[in-house]
Amino acid sequence: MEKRATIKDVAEAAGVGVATVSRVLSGGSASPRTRERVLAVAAQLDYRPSALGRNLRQRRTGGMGLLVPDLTDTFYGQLAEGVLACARSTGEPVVVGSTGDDPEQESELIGMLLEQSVDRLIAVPTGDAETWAPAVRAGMSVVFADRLPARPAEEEQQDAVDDLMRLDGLSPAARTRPPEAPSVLADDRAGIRTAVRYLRGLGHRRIAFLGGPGHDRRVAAFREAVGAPVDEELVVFATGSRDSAYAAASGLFQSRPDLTAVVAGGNVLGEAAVLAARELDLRVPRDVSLVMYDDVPWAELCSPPLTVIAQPGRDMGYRAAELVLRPGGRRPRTVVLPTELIIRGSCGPRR
Amino acid sequence: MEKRATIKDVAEAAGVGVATVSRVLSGGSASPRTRERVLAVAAQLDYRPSALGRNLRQRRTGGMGLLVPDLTDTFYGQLAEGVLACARSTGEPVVVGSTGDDPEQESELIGMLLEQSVDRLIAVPTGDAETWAPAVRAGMSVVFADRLPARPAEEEQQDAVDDLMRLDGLSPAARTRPPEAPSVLADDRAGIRTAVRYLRGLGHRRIAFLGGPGHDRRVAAFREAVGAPVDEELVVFATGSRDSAYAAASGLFQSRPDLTAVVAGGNVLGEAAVLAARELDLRVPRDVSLVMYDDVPWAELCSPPLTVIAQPGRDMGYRAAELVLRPGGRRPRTVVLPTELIIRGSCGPRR
DNA sequence: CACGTACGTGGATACGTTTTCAAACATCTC
DNA sequence: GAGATGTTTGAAAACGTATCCACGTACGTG
Repeated sequence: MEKRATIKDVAEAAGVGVATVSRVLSGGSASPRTRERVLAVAAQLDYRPSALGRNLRQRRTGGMGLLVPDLTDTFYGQLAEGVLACARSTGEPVVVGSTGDDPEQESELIGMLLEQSVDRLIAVPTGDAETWAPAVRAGMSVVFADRLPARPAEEEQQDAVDDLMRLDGLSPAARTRPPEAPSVLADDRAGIRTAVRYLRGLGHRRIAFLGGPGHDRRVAAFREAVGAPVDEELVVFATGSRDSAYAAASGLFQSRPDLTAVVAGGNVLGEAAVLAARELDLRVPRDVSLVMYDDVPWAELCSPPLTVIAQPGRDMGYRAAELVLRPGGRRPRTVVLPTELIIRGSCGPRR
Repeated sequence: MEKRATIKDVAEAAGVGVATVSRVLSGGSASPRTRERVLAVAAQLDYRPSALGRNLRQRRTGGMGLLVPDLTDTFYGQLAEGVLACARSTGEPVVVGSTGDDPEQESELIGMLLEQSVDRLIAVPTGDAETWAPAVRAGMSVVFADRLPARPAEEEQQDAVDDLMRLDGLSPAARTRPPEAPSVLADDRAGIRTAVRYLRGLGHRRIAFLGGPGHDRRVAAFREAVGAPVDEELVVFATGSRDSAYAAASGLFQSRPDLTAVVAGGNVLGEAAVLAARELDLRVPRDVSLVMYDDVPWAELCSPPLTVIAQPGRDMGYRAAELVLRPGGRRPRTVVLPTELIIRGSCGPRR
């Protein structure tokens, strides 16, 4: 267990100053002669610059943070793989945290990242804008993936007020919005719409939506696609846990035996729906049709194989990592990736 | 975007020296009077000690590294969740890398962690002892999870030589072994044995094993449980990828239509087996019985639901993290966690 | 040849913290 | 009251790096 060589050792061995070594190694200018010598000595001493010194000097930690709700959820696993792949290509470390879809844990993890001076973060947010205030205040550059943070309640109210004023022909007072962060999202709206149309095409009229945390945009798309009036009993929510998802699915099937199709807002919801349906002796797709958000390897294993709305989890992670590494254009860019309805066997005509 | 307060700011504001502030905040001794003052000022300034300074001073990064083959594999997702849960409770960062079951990538990631001065690592190893030499040489304290690194080829040879000497009544020369690292493993041997016995009890005689990278111990257990002579055509291997797993499974079924049962060494192998069987019109369990290593949520979704050998992925991660955080006893501890055969519907009597 | 410009180089400094060390002070004992 | 003992305190020195700045040298131009 020998201790590592420092830049000073290299400088002495090469007969140059530390500044020169630093420059050579970080691509600065230097005469070919000295550059060669430094490189040779560095290689011979097996010198690797210490991230500690560099980080302190630049007052920032390299690499990035990654916050996801749950690595057990295959979709977030894919997302994480994408991020890690991009980070690996640049040799940068990524600090991962799992929030469990709990704003409080998310907040603590943000604090931890701040303490580490990690100033680039890609996150699947759970808390609202207020939770994220400390991060933006510290100048973190964050990219949201898969979802956007919910807007705080008072802002929703203010929006309502604005709407009223507009109705009266007044122009609402300008307010400072929190700076929008760049984000990488799937085209939830199109995905959900396609799925709902598909189900309607099969004759379904009473279609339910099974949502989880962060599925607001999907729910909104569902409402829009179904069209008013929406049967509110048919849209139910679960928290992040598998138990809660099962309870929600089971409750839905029991309270509304008349529904003929359900779209699950995520893969753990889909899993729960399959389980609950089986438990209640509902056959898929004979008794109930099912389409699930997220394509995951096991969707094909179910019988019947699940019809899904696929979103490119890995790509989303990769793009998000790219975005956070290269600040890109002037104003925050938000990337929307396409979804695809993959028709397998879990949907049938209305019985 | 104000800049953060430093320990110096706190010291000045509280009218004490920086050393005192440092002591108070890290639990050192101080008079109640000054302690209170410092704490108050720190809170008021919203001071958070920077990990950068501390890390450099102590020449080590807090927290730990985590290296897994693939976060898309649900089992490793569970493992990672366990590690993250433990780390979260202590507020420490964890740097995650995905090796893709490729020793070269693993090696690079180890290098990256070394550069970051991360000196605690929990890993599902892919490379052999040689790959891990740099880590131990640098004094990293590493805990292996799920598997142990393969021993380098020359050592296997040396072992063979030793065996011969023993046969001749000679005692082999003492050699220096690399220091064994602590590890957290599942009781593969018992799990596999139980599964094989279960299958034999159902009348199966031609049982195949579908293995992946790092499944050496499981294969060995399989050989032992099946008993000599082992039909070598019935044990096949895939690399880490899903494609390779599918190819292996499909090839196995086609080359040996006479097999009646398969034990898959991991969940992606199990997935591949189900897929391949379906593609070849083999019914489970009528035509072929299947037991899969790893219990994953979707095992229950298959039809029939998969009989599995469950290993506590999350616990393994948590224990590994504990082990790496508290160096525990004198000599390296290796923890073996129990497995459980969960009988569902994918095994039937021999046709 | 004198001058200006460009470039290569190394010394010094700062980044924010922990830890050592000795000084200052309070308390106790005889 | 003097000495011994213990406690609290702050100045200073690291930790390894990147960057500023000033110095020297070489070169091109007039």
